[in-house]
Amino acid sequence: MTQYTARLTGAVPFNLQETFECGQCFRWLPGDDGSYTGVVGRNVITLRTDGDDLLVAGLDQAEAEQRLIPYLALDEDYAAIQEQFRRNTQLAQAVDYARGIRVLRQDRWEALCSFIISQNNNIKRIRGIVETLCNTWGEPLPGGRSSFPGPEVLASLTEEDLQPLRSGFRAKYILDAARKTASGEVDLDHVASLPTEEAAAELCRIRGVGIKVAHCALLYGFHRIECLPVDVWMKRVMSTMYPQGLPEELLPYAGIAQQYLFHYSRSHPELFEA
DNA sequence: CGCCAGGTATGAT
DNA sequence: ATCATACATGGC
Repeated sequence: MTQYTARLTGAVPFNLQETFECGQCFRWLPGDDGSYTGVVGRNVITLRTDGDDLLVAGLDQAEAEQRLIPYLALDEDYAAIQEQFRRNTQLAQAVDYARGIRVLRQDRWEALCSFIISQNNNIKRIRGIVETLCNTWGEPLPGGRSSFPGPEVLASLTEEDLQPLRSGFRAKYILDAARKTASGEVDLDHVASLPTEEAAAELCRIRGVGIKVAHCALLYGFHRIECLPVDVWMKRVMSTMYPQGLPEELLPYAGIAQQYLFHYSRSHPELFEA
């Protein structure tokens, strides 16, 4: 029986399933009662909806507010963002399909590393590889979960060491990212201070990080909500819905628009045929 | 079995 | 600059 120890009030709009299963994160698992359990830093956290509130297990009230309000983007004005999005007919459909999506503020390194693994891969297998990565090199946490291993831990490994991960050609990319990040050759704090375009260029110095992975890392790990990752699904969306590109007034929130569109297109593949 | 997956690096036009 | 292809592995 889960003991909920904190409550976040007024989490609207917010939906756990839509937020955790829309493809932005890979480590939140559904319970049998509508709850979700995941790892934030060194904490195993369970969340459950109670009306307009979120019940939190794994943190006390002060920690929950301090850590989860930013993590869950509860400080972002989604009412205003959605109101803007609804003025666009195409986007309105996607928003109405999953009104409870929020783009999370994840850990920078975790987002970068996870989306390196994501390239030319399917989400089911990404989840498996990330979980194995954590269980093998992260620190054990309650409930059989593990922390996401820091770059300094992975930096000392070899491709051979990573073989059990079954990450294929991405292994060398993971190691290059770990080494450059751990050494400060690519300094994520510095990246965070750069203008978006320069930040992306800096991340692209890592082997296996191209513009799409860089934009994912920036959007999900640095909360640069103007970043628009374009993968195979978004290519279909853009060509069928926005052949002229996203309307200019949406560009400041392109990353969030992308999240609704990405989720909608994956759920309605027939609408976006080649 | 064959095609595809939240792409990128590399080498050829 | 733009375009094709290889890349590891496994889901479906």
